[in-house]
Amino acid sequence: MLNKKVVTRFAPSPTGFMHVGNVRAALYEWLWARKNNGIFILRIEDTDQKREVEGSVEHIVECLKWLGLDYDAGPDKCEPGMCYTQSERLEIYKKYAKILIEKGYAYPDPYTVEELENFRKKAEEEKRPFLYREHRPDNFGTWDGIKALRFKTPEIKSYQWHDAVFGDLSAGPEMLDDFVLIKSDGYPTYNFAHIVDDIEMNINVVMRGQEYIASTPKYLSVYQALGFEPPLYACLPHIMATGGNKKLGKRDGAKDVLDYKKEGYLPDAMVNFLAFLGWNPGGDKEIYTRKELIEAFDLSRIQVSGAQMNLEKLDWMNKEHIKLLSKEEIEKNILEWLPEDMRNSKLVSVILERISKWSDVRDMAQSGELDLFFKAPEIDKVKLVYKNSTAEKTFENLQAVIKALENIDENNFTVEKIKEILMDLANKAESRGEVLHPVRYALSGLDKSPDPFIIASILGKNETLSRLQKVM
RNA sequence: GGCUCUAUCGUCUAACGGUUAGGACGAAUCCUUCUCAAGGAUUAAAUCGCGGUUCGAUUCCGCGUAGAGUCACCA
Repeated sequence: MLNKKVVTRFAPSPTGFMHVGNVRAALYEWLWARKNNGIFILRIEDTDQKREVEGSVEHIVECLKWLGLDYDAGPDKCEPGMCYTQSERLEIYKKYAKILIEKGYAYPDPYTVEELENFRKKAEEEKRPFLYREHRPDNFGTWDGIKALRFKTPEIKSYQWHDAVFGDLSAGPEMLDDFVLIKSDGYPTYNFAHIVDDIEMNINVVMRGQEYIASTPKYLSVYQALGFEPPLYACLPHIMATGGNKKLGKRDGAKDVLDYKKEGYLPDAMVNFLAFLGWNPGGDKEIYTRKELIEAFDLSRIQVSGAQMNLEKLDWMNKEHIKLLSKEEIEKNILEWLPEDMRNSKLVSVILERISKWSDVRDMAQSGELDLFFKAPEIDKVKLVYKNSTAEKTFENLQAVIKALENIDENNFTVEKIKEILMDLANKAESRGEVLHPVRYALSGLDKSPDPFIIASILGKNETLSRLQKVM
C-alpha cells in the first residue's frame, strides 16, 4: 500500500433496495478513501440478468447521495472510454478470459446441467464435498463462446493471506475448484468479473462482508493465474437483525435504507450510527461528525464479530445530531414536518424536547397532542381539582393566578416571567400542585402535557386568560 | 457433513499480559416546577466452560461448548 493512492469501490448488484449491511460497506469504503485522499468508485455488478430489479441503480445512487457518500467515478460519472457497469464491459472480460485460455488456465465445460447435477448428487450421497475439478476433462476443446468457461485452478494448495480486519487467514485446497468464469449466456460470474474490474480500475482495497472469506482462495488463485497482485482485503463482520444473531438480509426484514430517510433520520446520524456498528475509534466519545469520522476511521479497529442493530440507540444518536444543528435548521425542519395549519414557530421548543427524529413531529401532530395550542380544550371540572384539594381552594387559586397574569404586560408575557409569577403563588400555597395543576389542566385539558408556563407563553396573554376565566 | 470465522453487562463496545473490568444505549431510583418531555445524579448489569503458559490471563495457546458464514452457470 505504500506510496500507492488508495482506490476503493462499492460494488452492489442491482437486485433491489439497499439495506444497512450494504450501506455500511459503502460507508467504510468511502471513509477509507476520503481519509487517505484516495478514490472511491461505484461499480454496478449486473451480471445476473435474472435477478436484476428495475430501478435498483437509481435507488443505490439515491441512497449514496442521501448519506453524502460521494463517489469519484460511477455509472453516471465517468471519464470517456470508461464504464462502471459490468453488463457493458463484456468485451473486457472476454479479453481476460482469452488470456487465461492461452495460459491454459481456462477451458470450456463439456458437461450438461444434468450431468453436473448428478456429480453433485453423488458426492452428496457419499458425504463428501463436491469438487468440479475431480471431473475435469483430460482434453480441453476450443471454447465456442456458448459453453460455460471454467477456470483451471493453477495450483492445488493452501493459501495464506492477510486481512486488514481478520488478520492472517488461511484456507486449505478444498476451497479451490474449477469455477465458472463466463456463463453460457455470455456474462461473466461475479467471481471473475470483480477481479478483472478490480485490476482494470486499480482497486487496491476491497471491503465486503465476511461471507467472502471462504472464497478468497479462489480469488487469489485467479490473481496468480493472471499474474497480478491481489488487493488488500478487509472483510466486514455481519450486521444482525435486532434480537437475532442471523446475518441481516432482505429476507430477514432488513429495511430499505431510504425508509430511514422517509422517517426523517439525519444522514449524519445514520452515518455516525452505521460507522459505529462494527467499528469504534476507542475512547468515550460517540457522537462524531462526518469530518471527525474521516479523521478517526481506521481499518484495524473494525470489529471481527457481528453486531446487532439497536434502533433505540439510533434514535438517541439522531437526537444528539439534531442538537448539533443550528436553531434555524431545527426550526425549518420542524415546521416542514408539521401540517400547514400548525406551522407556528413558537411550538418549536416544545416539540424539540419530545422528538428523536423528524417523523416524530408529524406523529405528534397526528396524535392530537398539539391540538391544545390551536383550540380551547374541553374541561372536566372534577379533574381541575388537584389531588386532595377542594373546588373552593382551586377557584381561589385560579382567581389569584388570573389576577397576577393580568398584571403582566402583553409584550412581557414570556416563559420566564410567567414562571416567576406562578411559582411565587405556588410556593405560597399549601402544595405547589394545588396552583400549578389547575392552571396546566385549564390550559391543556390533558392529564399529561407540557408545563403551564410554556403553554401560556405560546398561547399568549389573551388566550391564556380566556381559558382560565372559562373554567371559573 | 467438509472448510472457515467468532465469543466482555440485555445491546453497541473499551481495557501495552497487571484496572475496584471503563463508557454509551436501554432499564430502575432520586432531584429539578403537579403531569409529560428535556436535563442532572445514582444504581443494577458482563469477561462461555475446562485445562495450559506466566509471578500475574478478558488478553497468549489447546480442547470443549455455542453461534455464524460458506461449499451455484447468485453476488
